[in-house]
Amino acid sequence: MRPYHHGDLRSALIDEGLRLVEQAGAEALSLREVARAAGVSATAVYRHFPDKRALMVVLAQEGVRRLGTAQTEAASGQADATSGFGAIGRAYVRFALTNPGLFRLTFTYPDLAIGDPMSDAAASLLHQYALGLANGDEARARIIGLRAWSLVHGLAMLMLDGRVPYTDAAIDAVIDVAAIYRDPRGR
Amino acid sequence: MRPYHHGDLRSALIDEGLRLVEQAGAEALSLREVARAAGVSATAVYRHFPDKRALMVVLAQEGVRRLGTAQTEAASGQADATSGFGAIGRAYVRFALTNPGLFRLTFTYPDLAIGDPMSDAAASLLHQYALGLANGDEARARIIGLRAWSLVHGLAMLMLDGRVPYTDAAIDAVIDVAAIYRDPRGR
DNA sequence: GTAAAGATGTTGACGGCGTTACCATTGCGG
DNA sequence: CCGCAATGGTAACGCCGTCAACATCTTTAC
Repeated sequence: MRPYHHGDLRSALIDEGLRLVEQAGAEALSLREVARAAGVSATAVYRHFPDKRALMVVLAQEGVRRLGTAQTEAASGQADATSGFGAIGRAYVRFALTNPGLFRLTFTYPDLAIGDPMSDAAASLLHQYALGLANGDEARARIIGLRAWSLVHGLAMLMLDGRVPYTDAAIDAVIDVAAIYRDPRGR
Repeated sequence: MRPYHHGDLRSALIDEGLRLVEQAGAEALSLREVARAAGVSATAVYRHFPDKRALMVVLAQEGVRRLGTAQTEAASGQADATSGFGAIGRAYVRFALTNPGLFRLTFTYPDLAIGDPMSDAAASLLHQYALGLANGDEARARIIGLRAWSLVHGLAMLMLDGRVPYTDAAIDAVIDVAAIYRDPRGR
C-alpha cells in the first residue's frame, strides 16, 4: 500500500523535473506531467512550490550548479591559465549540447534571471581565469570575461537551435583563447 | 456591416502576430489571441496556416528579413571592411535588444531552424565581410564568420535573458573586430 | 444567368494546461 | 490522545491548440 503521504515529494518533483526537462524540453514541460511522473496529483505540487515558475527556478539553479561542476572538472587537468580558459569554454559548449533541455531552461526560460551572476561556480571560475589573463586588471578582466562568455554562449545557442551544425572542429576553431585575449601592448 | 470575409486575413494575422510577439513575447503568444486581434474566430487561422508553428515560421522569416535590413543599413555608412564588420555586429545586438520578442522567436523558438543559413541577407552579409577579412580564404572566412556570429549572438542572448546588464559600452567593448580576426602572420 | 465548386468564415467540442477552492488524511506537540 | 499543521486529493475555471461540421461568399463552367 502506497501511503497517503509521499515522504519526500519535493526532491522527487525536482528529480522528475530534471529528467523530463531533458526528455521533453523546457517549454514542453508541464507541471501536471511532473506530478504524474512522481505518482501524485497535479495540485500536490503546490504544497512545495507556489507556482510552476518556482519549480523551474529550482531546476535552473541545479543547471547552473552542474555546469559549474563540469567546468571545474575540465579546468582541473589543465597546466596553465590559457589552456584552462579554453577548457572551461569547451566544457561550457559541451555541457549545453549534452544537456540541451537543462541548459536552455537555465539560460533562456522566460523571466528566470537568477540572482547575482557572480555567485555560482561557473561564473566565478570564468572571472578568476579572466582576471589571470588580464594580469589583475579588473576592468580588462570584465571585458575578457564577457567576451568569452558571449562567444561560448552564442556558439552553444546557435548549435542548440540548429543554426550551426555541431562539430568538435568548429568548437575548437571558435574557442581560440588568443583571439579573445588581446594584450594591450599588442601581443 | 463587416463582411463575412475578411479580405486579406493572412496579412492581417502576420501583422498582428508581429505586433503581439513584441508585446507579449514569443512563448506567451497564442493563436487565439492573434485571431482575436484580427477580429476573427480562432479557427479561421487554419484556412491560412496548417498549425500554429506555420504562423510562427512566417513571423520568424520576417524577423530574419528585418535583421538583414538593419544590418545592411548599418554597414552602408562604413568606409572600410573592418569598421563595416563591427557595424553589422553592433547592429545585430542592437536589433535583438530593440526587438526582443521577434529576435527570440526568430532564433530560439522550438524546432524552428529555417532553411539554408546562408540564404538570407544577414547571413550573406556576414559571410561576405568575413571573406574580405580572410583575404578570400574560404575556410578561414567560415571560422571568422562563425566566431563573430557566436560572439554577437551570445552577447545578445545574455543581455536579453538578463544575465548581463545592457550598456552600449559593454557592446562596444565586446565587439572588437581585431579580437575576432587574427591574421595568420601574427597581426 | 445561374448552379456547382471552392475558398473562407463560424460554432461547438475535446483533451490538456496552470491554478484556485475546498475536502481528506496523516503525523506531531501539548 | 487530541487538536492542529502539514501534506495529500477532487472538482472546477478559464485558458490553450485543434478537429469536425456547418455557413457564407466568390469564382468558374455551362
